[in-house]
Amino acid sequence: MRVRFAPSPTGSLHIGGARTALFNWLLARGAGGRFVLRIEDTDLKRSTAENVEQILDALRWLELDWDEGPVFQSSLEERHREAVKTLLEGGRAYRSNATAEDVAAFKRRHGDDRGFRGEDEGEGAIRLRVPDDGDTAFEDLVVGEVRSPNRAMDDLVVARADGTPLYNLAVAVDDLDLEITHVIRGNDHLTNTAKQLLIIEALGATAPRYAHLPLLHGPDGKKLSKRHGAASVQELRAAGYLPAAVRNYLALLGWGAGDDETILSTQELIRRFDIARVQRNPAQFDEQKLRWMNGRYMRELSLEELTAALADFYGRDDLGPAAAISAEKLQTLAEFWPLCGFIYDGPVDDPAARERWLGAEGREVLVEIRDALASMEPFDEPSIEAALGAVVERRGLKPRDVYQPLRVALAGRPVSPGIFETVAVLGRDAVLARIQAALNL
RNA sequence: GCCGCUAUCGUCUAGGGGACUAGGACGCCGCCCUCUCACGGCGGAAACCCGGGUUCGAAUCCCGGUAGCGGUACCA
Repeated sequence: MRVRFAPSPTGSLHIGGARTALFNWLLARGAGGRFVLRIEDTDLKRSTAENVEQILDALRWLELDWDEGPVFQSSLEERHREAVKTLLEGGRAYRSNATAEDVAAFKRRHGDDRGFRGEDEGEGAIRLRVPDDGDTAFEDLVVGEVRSPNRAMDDLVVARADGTPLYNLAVAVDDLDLEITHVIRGNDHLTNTAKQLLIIEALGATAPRYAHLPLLHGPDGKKLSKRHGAASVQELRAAGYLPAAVRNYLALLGWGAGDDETILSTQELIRRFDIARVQRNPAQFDEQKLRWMNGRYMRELSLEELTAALADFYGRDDLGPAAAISAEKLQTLAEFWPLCGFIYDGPVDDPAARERWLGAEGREVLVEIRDALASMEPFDEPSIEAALGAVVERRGLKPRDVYQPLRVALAGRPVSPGIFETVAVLGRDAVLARIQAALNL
């Protein structure tokens, strides 16, 4: 088995594209086949080195390794020219100067459901001769039988007047050349398949199997785009998601394992993925569920792994202590700093929190806490908890009325990791200094 | 317009003629846990697009309608 993923080199790897890549990869890995990368760049303008590198980088981040490529369509141009020659010589294609207007006029004469049929003019663009009778049909691995009448299809242009190939010809020839056995792509290519089948048939070759994945939509049912938040793999990465969680979530978008399992490791995904079970209707990308799933994966990370992920995300390697006390509160890597940044940067500025917790009573409590923590030994979590608990009891207050003023003094805001852990991580000097600073406000 | 694809809770889905008072997950609501926020636990509301057929029996099969999406380039 040889499958190929063929992204357009537009610079960003769209989430829908990432899912297509994932399904190709799962299929290849599950069957011990080859995963080939081909860059669709018939329109040479877009395939800049930077754009291609960004796509490859997104794939690397997702840990979808490829066995061959990237192969550039343009590098196969000689083969495309040969194919055009074969078509012309075999009488399966002809040269025509017919314009879009000519095509429209033809339809006015023969009816809207009649495809354009031209004459050989010996010059102009190269058009494939589409048969008038019969259907072009194929058994799609996802959709099932797809059948379309030949008479409704225009004689399609396969190469420009200057001989350069067009997409449908390039794809058909490349898939043949690379000996691709399974083409898995988005449903937006479904109607291209009949054209490619016609080209392959005219070339006398055998077509690969096809599987068309349902498209991905945003929360409003419209095509997924920037305005829905993250729309590309790069944005997912920047939003602090874990590759394994993204793979798990994407795999379940349009495919179900068939039972009630939701959290599936990549090994499980490979083992159980079945292209025939892929959903036929389009799915909406729901970032809330991804966040939940990412949280599950975050909590399964060891402290070492989490610290490494944070180091990679924030570019600093001193985050371990804060990671240790905040791990179960994080859904994404990006949530770490808003929650724990105060440990490194000092208390944040939150007037409402000061107003609420650092009034006269709060300050009295802080003084008592300061005195209790000042001389306590050792300065560790159990003794901190005991010391603070004693303050609660002595003053006859609810725990929160003691802990929240302290929290606001240390973090500046009413939300932080557990208070005992936070005090321990900050250390005595920093805690006493922050309490004093809060009292001096 | 024409050609094609699709249709189960708000969302992702299970369902392959009787096991369906339609199951799970996210989200939402309530309760519990609790130093905040989370995590976790328990409970709840929430769906078969509409109309015909086939059948003893339809979410499931067929047809029609409607809706959504895609394609309809000398773009990819």
